[in-house]
Parts: sequence; C-alpha cells; structure tokens
Amino acid sequence: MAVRQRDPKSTRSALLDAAADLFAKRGFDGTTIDAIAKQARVNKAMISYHFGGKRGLYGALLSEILTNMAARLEAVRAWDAPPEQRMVAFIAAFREVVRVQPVAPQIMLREVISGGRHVDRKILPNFLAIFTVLQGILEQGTREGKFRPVNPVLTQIGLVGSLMFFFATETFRKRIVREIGVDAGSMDAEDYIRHWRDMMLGGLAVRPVAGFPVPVDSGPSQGDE
Amino acid sequence: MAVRQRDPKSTRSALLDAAADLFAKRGFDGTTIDAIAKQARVNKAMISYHFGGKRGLYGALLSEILTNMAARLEAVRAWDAPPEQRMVAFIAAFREVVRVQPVAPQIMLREVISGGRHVDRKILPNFLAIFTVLQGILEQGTREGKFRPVNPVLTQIGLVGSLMFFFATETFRKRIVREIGVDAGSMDAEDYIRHWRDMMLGGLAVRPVAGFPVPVDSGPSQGDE
DNA sequence: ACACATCAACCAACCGGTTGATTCAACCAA
DNA sequence: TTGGTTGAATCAACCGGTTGGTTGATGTGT
Repeated sequence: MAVRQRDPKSTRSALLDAAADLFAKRGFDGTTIDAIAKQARVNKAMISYHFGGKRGLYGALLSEILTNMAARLEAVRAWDAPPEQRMVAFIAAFREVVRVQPVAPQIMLREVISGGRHVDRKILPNFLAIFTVLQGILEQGTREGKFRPVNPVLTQIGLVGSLMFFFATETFRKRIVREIGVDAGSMDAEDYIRHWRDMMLGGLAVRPVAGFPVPVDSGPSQGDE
Repeated sequence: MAVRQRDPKSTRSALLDAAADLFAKRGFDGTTIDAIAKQARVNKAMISYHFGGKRGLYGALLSEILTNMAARLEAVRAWDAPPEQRMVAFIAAFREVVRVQPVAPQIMLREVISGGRHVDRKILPNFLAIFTVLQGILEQGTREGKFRPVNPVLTQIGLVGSLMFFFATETFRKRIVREIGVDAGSMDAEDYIRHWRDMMLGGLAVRPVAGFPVPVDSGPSQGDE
C-alpha cells in the first residue's frame, strides 16, 4: 500500500471539493460519505476527524459559499455610480460568484427549497447582507428618479431566483436539447446575464412605455380545482 | 387492531398526498417509504403493491404535476388576445397551477437541479409544451410591435425560474423574517405575481426608456479567483 | 517521546423491498 | 338466498444491503 501522505490542509481541501461537487449534483441526502471520501481519495474517517461528520462538512461548505457570495456583492454596495450601472454590476457580481464557485446555485437552491434546514443561524445574516445591497440600489434609483418604486424583497426574489435557476439547471437544459431537440438558440451564460440586465432595467424603468401598464383581463376561462 | 379498511382508490390517493408533501419538503432521497406510509396511515407494502416501489410512486407524482401544469398553460395557447394580456394570463395560469398543487414548485425545482434524474423520457415533452406557449406569445408580441425581440429560451428560464423560486422558498423566507427580522413588506403571492407581471411587460417593452439601454461600465474592481 | 493525521475494519441503525398469512368484497352455482 | 370460491388488498415481520460514525492500530513530523 502507498506510503501515507500527511497533509491536513490538502485533505480538507480535497474533501471540500469533492463534497461541493457531489452535494451540488445529488443533494445532502443523496450523497454518501463513502462517495465523498472516494472522490477525494481520502479515508472516510477524515470527514469525522476534520469536520465533525457529514453535517459539519456540509455546513463548512455552505458557510464558504455564502460568505464568498456576500463578500463579492459587498463590493457593489460601496461603488458610487448611477443606479442602473450598480444594478448591472450587481448582476455581473452574481455571475462572478458562479464563475468562481459553479456549485453555489445548486447547493443554495436546494437549501432554500428545504427551508434552510442545514443553514446555521450564524450564517443567516449573509442573506440579509445580500438583500440590503440590492435594496440600496433600488432606493437610490427611486430617489434619483431612474427607477419606479418597487418592493425590494419581491424584486430580490425574482432576480436571484431567475439567476440561480439559470445556473442550477444547466445539466437539465442540455438534456432537454439533446432528447427533444429544442432549437434553443444561445444558452450562453453571458447572453443570459445580458438578457436579464435588459429585462431588469426595462422592468424598473420609470416612464410608461407603449402598451404598459396593461389593463388586466381575466384571461382565458379555466376550470377551478 | 382496527378492522381492515379496503379501498384501493383511497389508499393510492393517501399515498400520493403524503408523498407530495414529504418529497416537496425533503426531496426524494431525504424521504423514506416508512415516513410516507405512516403519514398516509397505510402499510408500507402498499407502496410496492400499488406503485411498484418508491421510484414508481415518485414518478406517478411527477407525471401528475407536469401534465396538470402543461394542461393549464395550454388554455393560454389557444386564447386569442393581445400579447401583453396573454403574457399576463400565462403568469396567472402558472399561479393557478401552484394554487391547485402547492408542492409543484419545490418538487419540480429539485428535479431540474438534479438534471431530471427521475424524469421519465415520456414526460419530457411537457416541458416543451410549456416552452412553446411562451414562445408563441413572444413571437406574437414581436410581430405586432408590442414586444422587443428576445431569446424565448432565456426569457422562459428567467420567468419560470423567478416564479418557481418564489413559491418554493416560502418556508425559508418566513424563517428569515422570523430570525433576522427583515422588514419584508408584503410577500403575498398575488403581490408577487403583479410585481413580475409589471417587470416582464416593462422588460419586453419596445421603445427605449430614460436611462435604457445603459452604457456598460466595468463595475467596481474585484479580485479574480 | 509525543501529538497529530491517517488507515482498515467494524458496528448499530436504517433502508427499500419482500414474504407468507390474513381479510374481504365480488362472483357464482345450487 | 346461501354457502363456497377466488383474487385483490392489506398486514406484521423479516431480510440483505447500505449508511454514518467509531475504534484501535499505525505512521509521521516536530
């Protein structure tokens, strides 16, 4: 058997990388510690030794993702620029988060769908930090007459939801294209970011445009369930 | 012990209801068949007997959700109206899907995050059906000069993502409000639908508005990883 | 010499599914 | 109408495999 390599930093890093990949693909419950250890090429006892077990490893990963995300968006908070540009920068910063940590959307999405059952109370403020960056941009936009007034929470949910959804569903989209043959056009991340930048700025624009707002019809008749 | 109740329709219905609730909350791997059977008040052997096992039960549930969703949006396809109103109706129809089946967003989101590993090839066309409804609305809008040209796939991803994200994260949002005390304002579903209706129509509007399109700045300087 | 990191093997609990027995509703011939 | 049969539905108990975590031994760097 190979000589033992003794390098705790490298062991921890390998475990976090393997955990990131597998938790993103299969979720917390769908991932075994045997699978993580095997992919990390490390003895599975190291998970208990270094992280306190499966939940500890997952918590460490989650914390890393959230603090990295909050830190990156923090740069946008401090930036003194017109609100449209800050909005664009917010979206771009989000993109950078994903470039640096491609597993973040999948892991974060699973977590919030489950009600945050693995989210330690200590890292909840990161969510608030992210929210207040966007809130500040929206307030500045309204104050400067560039954005119409909107509910910042609903705007945040919609924006973050659409961004995370895009990145988290890449594998599934590729399957749809392959098995059904949709003419998808570009599904490039940069195109998506550009698209949603335009949608957001258009959606926040102050003056009414042609056909907006639209008088609401009741829509096609539908049976109740 | 109580007399045996013999009612296969009721048994299947109870199992599907319990499965819907638990799969939405905990995901496929995080839900045990013991938990499903207990909540349905049914012997767990019934899962194998009626559905062929855990995966069969989950597949039946997924199929029910997707065909219901596709059918409801189908009504919008057939509706002859201006594109703005059809877009509004599309969003409203989506809302109705969730009203009728509150577990749909969580289950669908988990599934597409995992690359659709439990999605049978047979029900994939439902995704295409949903996509082509929106594609038709966008094409009509462009043709009639009401919408600017956009990539329908990217628009679909963004819209569906933001809608599903909202509904799927209700539990988590409530936790955030409770534990951090965000002044969230309204997080009512109807307010959200109205909000995203306005965002979508504004984002699709044809004529440039003040401040749009915005010249792109490089944003605040950020370290590369 | 010692503390830390690592290992192979082990363990109790859990899991999805199966099994043989039992119950029961529908059916049928007398 | 009645008694017997039959197949479907249901049950409690069981099973082999898997799981997260532990353990005592071993190797290694300071």
